[in-house]
Amino acid sequence: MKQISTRFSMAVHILSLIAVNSNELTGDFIAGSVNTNPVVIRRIMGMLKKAGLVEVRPGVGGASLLKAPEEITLLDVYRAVNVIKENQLFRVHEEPNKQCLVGQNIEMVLQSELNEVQSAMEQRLAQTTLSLLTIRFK
Amino acid sequence: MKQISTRFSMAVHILSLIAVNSNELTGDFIAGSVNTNPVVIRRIMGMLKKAGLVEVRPGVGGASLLKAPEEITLLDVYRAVNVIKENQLFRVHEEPNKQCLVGQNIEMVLQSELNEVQSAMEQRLAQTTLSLLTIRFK
DNA sequence: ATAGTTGTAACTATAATGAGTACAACGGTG
DNA sequence: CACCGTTGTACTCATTATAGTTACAACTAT
Repeated sequence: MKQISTRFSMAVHILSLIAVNSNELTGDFIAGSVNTNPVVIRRIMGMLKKAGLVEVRPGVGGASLLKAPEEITLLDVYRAVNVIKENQLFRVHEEPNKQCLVGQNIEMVLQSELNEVQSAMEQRLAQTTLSLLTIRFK
Repeated sequence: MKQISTRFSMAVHILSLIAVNSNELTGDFIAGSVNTNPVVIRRIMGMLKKAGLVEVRPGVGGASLLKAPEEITLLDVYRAVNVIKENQLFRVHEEPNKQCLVGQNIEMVLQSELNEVQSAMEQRLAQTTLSLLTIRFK
């Protein structure tokens, strides 16, 4: 059973840390909280940076959000860490037999349906913001 | 980028074949339409059988649906082939540092949110029946 | 200059997948 | 009953993404 990569949950963790604490966060400290290797954190930070969600001070350390926590949704994070590309959550088997009525049609019909399924999921992701999460920490 | 297994799309293909054609379908014929190895088909058929969706005649070959195509949803198929278990679409990183406010809370807060996301997706899957798919074959 | 960072490249172990071979068990048909 | 085509499984294998790791260059304040 394949699951969606922990890159996503780690990214949310990282952003929550930055949102909650002030900016004096080094990669090593974050790695300590997430409980993984600092390089894993740097890789994810790189993706978040490329997506325009965070800003990192190289050399000296420290990161800050480039958007308000109210404006960062789980969908933004999910897209940033490249978990799943557009319309590719489901993988459809390739090259069904075109000689066959079903083989001929299944690809397009099923794919269009699965796009809607993925879209339903992503819409739900878009409803949750970073601040909605961190507000629940106690 | 990990995607959901093609077992699922193959299973939908198999069920569509059974729904559209009458019952004289051998595993080898299905394998020809799906364009894969017959053993892959037999494995998936085994899962569909265990889920109570199809009936297979061992020895002689041939399979039939145990429910009407109007009553088989994509969610049924998805569950049958064990693509993703309940609340496990997303994998959350384990053992965050409990010393830290974020590490302490992230697991539960994020998981409950992700359960809702997965649920949104599954509800959409449940809306599409096998007959809604096959009716679009032309 | 130095120390403590970030940014990457390269390598590894692990796990799920999809394909494949082999063979036992089954069930009509001649 | 003997045969043949089928299903049911147990193994094996190559491929792929992941998460972790080591190593080191580049950067920045002191």
